[in-house]
Amino acid sequence: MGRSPCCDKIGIKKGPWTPEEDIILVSYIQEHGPGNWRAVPANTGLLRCSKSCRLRWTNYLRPGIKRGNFTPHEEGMIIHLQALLGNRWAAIASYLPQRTDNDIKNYWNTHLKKKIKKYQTAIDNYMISTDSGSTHHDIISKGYQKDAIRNPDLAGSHSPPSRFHQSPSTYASSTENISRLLEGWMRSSPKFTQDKNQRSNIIDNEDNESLGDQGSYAAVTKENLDSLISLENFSSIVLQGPELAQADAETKHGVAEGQQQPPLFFLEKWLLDEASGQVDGLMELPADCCSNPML
DNA sequence: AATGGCGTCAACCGCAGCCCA
DNA sequence: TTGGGCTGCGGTTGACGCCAT
Repeated sequence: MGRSPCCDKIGIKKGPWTPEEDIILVSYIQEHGPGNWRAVPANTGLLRCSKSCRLRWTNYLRPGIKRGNFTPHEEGMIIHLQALLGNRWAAIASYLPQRTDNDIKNYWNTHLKKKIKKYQTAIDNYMISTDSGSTHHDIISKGYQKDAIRNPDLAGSHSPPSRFHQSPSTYASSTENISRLLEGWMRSSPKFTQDKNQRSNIIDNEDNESLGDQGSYAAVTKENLDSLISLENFSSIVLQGPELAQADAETKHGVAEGQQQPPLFFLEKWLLDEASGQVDGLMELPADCCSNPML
């Protein structure tokens, strides 16, 4: 539609907010509630545009915002969700209610992107240095078996590491939320518009308030979702991109016979171990791989 | 002590979509 | 149906602080 910027007016202040401005804005919102941002500058006398007021509130002043370091669990969630949803920071932020989309976006751009790049470099080195012929399933399975020694929760299962299980209730609810978010994403892909029969296995999303005005996401089956959310598909998404990962999900078992995949459990462990200062979980990596400063 | 490079993050910009007259 | 107003979102910028030289 092409509108002129809202902040072009003469006399509109830009740049960092002062504490005085913050107080004025917070006081006004405490009295009138957030919303109707157009009226905020007019009613408060703030020399800011409505957009600037809204951003200041949503990204900084809003109650319940958690600031400071991201926990390993938050990092894992962001990586996982970014792989699933792409750069839809608002959607990702809906799973981390204490973090703003701006925060997550900044953290991704300044920390996680580099981490993943370094991780992939390490994996490349690893793949070059080994001709074991192990499939990615083999490697991940070995990783789980090894994990099981240290974490009995994993024993006897071929399931994602404990981080994905440590808060079952929250993760389960996230799974359902993701299903709704994913539908909009997948609907754009012809592959996912074909099977109308799966509508019978639809997740009811009528009572979901958390999406705000993300739009109404029609359903995706739990089966598809479980497939998409599995760690194996996570690896496909991270390393191949969402399109291939979707293809993986559709073929149920993801990786084709003989197609060698990097060991994703390394990433899992690395994310967890780095924060706690433990690196012993990477002992299976060859020396040249472990010589990477990030590993 | 000065300064240049780099990383971080708050804030801005511009586009897209929704709502309503 | 159309177009203007408003809000949400993602990409980008720029100020600031830290660190190495």
